[in-house]
Amino acid sequence: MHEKVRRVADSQVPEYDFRALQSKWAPIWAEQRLFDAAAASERHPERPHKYILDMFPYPSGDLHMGHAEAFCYGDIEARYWRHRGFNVLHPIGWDSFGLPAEDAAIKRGINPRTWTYDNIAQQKHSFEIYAPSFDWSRELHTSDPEYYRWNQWLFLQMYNKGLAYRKDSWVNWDPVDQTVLANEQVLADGTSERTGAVVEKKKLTQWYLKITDYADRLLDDLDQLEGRWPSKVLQMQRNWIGRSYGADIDFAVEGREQPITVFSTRPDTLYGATFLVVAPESDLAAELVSGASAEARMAFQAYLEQTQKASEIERQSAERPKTGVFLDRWAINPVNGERLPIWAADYVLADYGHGAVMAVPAHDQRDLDFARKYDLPIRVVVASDAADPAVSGEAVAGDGVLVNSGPLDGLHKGEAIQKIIEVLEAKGAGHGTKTYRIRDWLISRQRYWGTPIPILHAEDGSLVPVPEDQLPVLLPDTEGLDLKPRGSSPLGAATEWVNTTLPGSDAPAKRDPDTMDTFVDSSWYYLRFLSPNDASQPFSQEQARTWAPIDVYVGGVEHAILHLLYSRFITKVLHDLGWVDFDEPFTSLINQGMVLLDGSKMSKSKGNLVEFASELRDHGADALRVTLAFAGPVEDDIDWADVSVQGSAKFLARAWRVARDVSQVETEGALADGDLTLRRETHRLLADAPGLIEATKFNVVVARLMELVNVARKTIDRPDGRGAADPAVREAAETLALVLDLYAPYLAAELWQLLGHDDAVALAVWPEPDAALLVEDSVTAVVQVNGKVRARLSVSPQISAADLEQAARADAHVIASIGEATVRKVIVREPKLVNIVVS
RNA sequence: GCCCCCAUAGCCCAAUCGGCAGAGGCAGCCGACUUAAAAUCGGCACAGUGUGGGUUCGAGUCCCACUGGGGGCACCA
Repeated sequence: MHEKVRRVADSQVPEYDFRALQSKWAPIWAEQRLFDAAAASERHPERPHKYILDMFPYPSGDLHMGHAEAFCYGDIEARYWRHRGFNVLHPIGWDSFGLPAEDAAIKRGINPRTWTYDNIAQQKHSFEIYAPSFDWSRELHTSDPEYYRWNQWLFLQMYNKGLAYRKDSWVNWDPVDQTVLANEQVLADGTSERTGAVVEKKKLTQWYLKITDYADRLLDDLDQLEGRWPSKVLQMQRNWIGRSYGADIDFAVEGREQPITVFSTRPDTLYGATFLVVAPESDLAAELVSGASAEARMAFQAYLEQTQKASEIERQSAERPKTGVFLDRWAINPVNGERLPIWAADYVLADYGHGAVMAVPAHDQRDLDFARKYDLPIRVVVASDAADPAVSGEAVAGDGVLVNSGPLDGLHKGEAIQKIIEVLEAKGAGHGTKTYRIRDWLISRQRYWGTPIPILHAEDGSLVPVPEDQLPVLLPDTEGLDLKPRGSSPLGAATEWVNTTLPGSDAPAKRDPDTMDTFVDSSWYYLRFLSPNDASQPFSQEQARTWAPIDVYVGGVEHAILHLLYSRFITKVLHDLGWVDFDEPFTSLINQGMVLLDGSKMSKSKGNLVEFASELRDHGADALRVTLAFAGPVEDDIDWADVSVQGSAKFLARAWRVARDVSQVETEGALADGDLTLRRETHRLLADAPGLIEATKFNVVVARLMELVNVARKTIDRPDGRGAADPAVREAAETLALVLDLYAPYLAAELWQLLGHDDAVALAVWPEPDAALLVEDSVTAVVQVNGKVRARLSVSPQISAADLEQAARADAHVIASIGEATVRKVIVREPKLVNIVVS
């Protein structure tokens, strides 16, 4: 009879239903605007501030699982810091300029703006369900004139400082997108990061930002990010900047006024130099050979053509046999006056160092390969036990004592380098210096959907910046424009737009037809979030002092040397311009791993796709977020085949039932009389979770939540207890709601309400754990004999070392283990361990 | 070639300062409920930490070498 009544009662209470919760809470949240940072700051100006940011999405289609993961982690941080009593800024916007929009527009004959903003609407809708705790009042679009006018402003500040400039150079050309690319956008195999096409080299005049001026600071300041950024990213940036120390050495050239300067990391081997090599496509090579014999000129011309036919990929292969031509010119070694032949060879790169090297074949493998092929002299100047390089074909690159080197004889590498630099400086023939792998950032693009470069070209060819009060230079309408890429900017064809006059005069001028790399847009967007509607300046410096720099930045490792390097650079520029008082934008960085399926990257063409939209529809935001957070360490890849969204949903349902059970009874008695085991569990979670979250061990906190639910369930079901009426169960349920808010905001809100709260759980304050509940009554002490566990004693956590040792030695098992042996040493680590060393 | 990271149950993963290898989950097995199944609930089992050395009273944790996997840079003078 009793059984029957209960079953009827149960069936009247709805089961956990994520769809019902989502449709109940989403509109409430939209109304409440709980996460408005300005409002929070006004309510509690005394509170400390945290700026939590996810890399803003590029709106190509809907959100995908990678977004789901990153935004899950970012939201855990944002929600966590709010609970910890911080005012949190957690904005969202759209990286809405870029080539995919243009390509889609060309394919479908629609405006790139239409395509982009349709996608934004779709992603926004997904976000509304996924429910990250964004401050939507700060939403921005980089493709809005009110945003990109400040790109143009930034460009002009840099132009005025000489940090934005034009030069004619060999550039990376993407034959598919028909535009130039930055070095950072070319992959190690010589293909385009975006299109996968083999990148070509073209000589073009383009706009650059002078990131090389900041190379030292960009490299050295990485040290302050140690431990806060993934070490992988730090290493990648260090490699990319690639600083080498060495010396510039001037070689006089016969029949030429100017010397040739070469850079060498081994100036100590200068006495071993037997020839010079210049890059064939360099201006220097062309100039040198123009003063040579007709024969040499013809040979060089043929070689140059042959070189240029070789693709960049072929050229970069170290395996390739060395080739080159003698230029019929001679240089003079500044320290011993020797005549050195000058060659051109394509193993020397035009755009690294000075595009010329001194060849020391005995001590550099590349030079040795070349010397052996063309029968050039090889002279050993560093003594070693190794075989003669001329015979073995193996260059001897290491440290050693210098020989055949005049004043350097007998010195080691380090001393010799110092000495030779002194010698060169005294002669005015060189100096110690450093050089970098990183090149200036090529920012002009021959495409439509980006920020116009605010420069006018006067008829005489001079460059005139657009006055700041005339910004923004608006993109012309696409009406009548053919956006198809053909190697020059489509803006150039917008006649009315291109043709203008110089400021304050009738003199005709043409607008620069190129647009900026979209990485310019994203290099400072985090600052625009501070005052997104400010029409008078790029961002509020006052707001920057309150919120910036970013405390936690979340995004994919694919930006390790693109966005993250550019953004660091621009931040330093803004620092130098007096706009911000910090010079690193991202205090800490979380790189989420990838979401894989069956061990490989998901892709539509491979048919191994987990769709964000369908996961969201089938399992809901909470279960999806719990699954992503629980899958493992944040930086590890998640294989969707290894996780269980159903498992997460099961956990959420168990959590819900605990709160439901509490809500159906009156809580009885004082909290202090509540079930002690459960209370300890609750307070341990409150005590441990902050450290775990701050160490980004989000998965461990989920495990702890599961444990709390399990213990709460057991407490309710225990036949000798008060069931759900036990105040410890209510306490556990409330704690559950609070901590679950980091992972499952819908369920957390529902639990909080079920437990009788009218306020928002998202703004609830993290309670202090009760210290008395964190200490155990007794702990298990392990007694080892020679490292092997022989006994376990239950002792007080406050036990003294002497008491513990005494108890250990009194134990029968321990006495038996020691037997006749002599006790050599006793290690006591009260209250948990005793190790008795016997012989 | 140079540099970096990782390796713990069948699987995903935990393990403050070096101190009992196991928190959590997936899959599995047994049981309860059910006419049955699903769901739910209860329970069970499973590794000695990639290999070999070293330091230490004691090593998953520190050091060295190796193997396997992942990543970065690379004709950068």
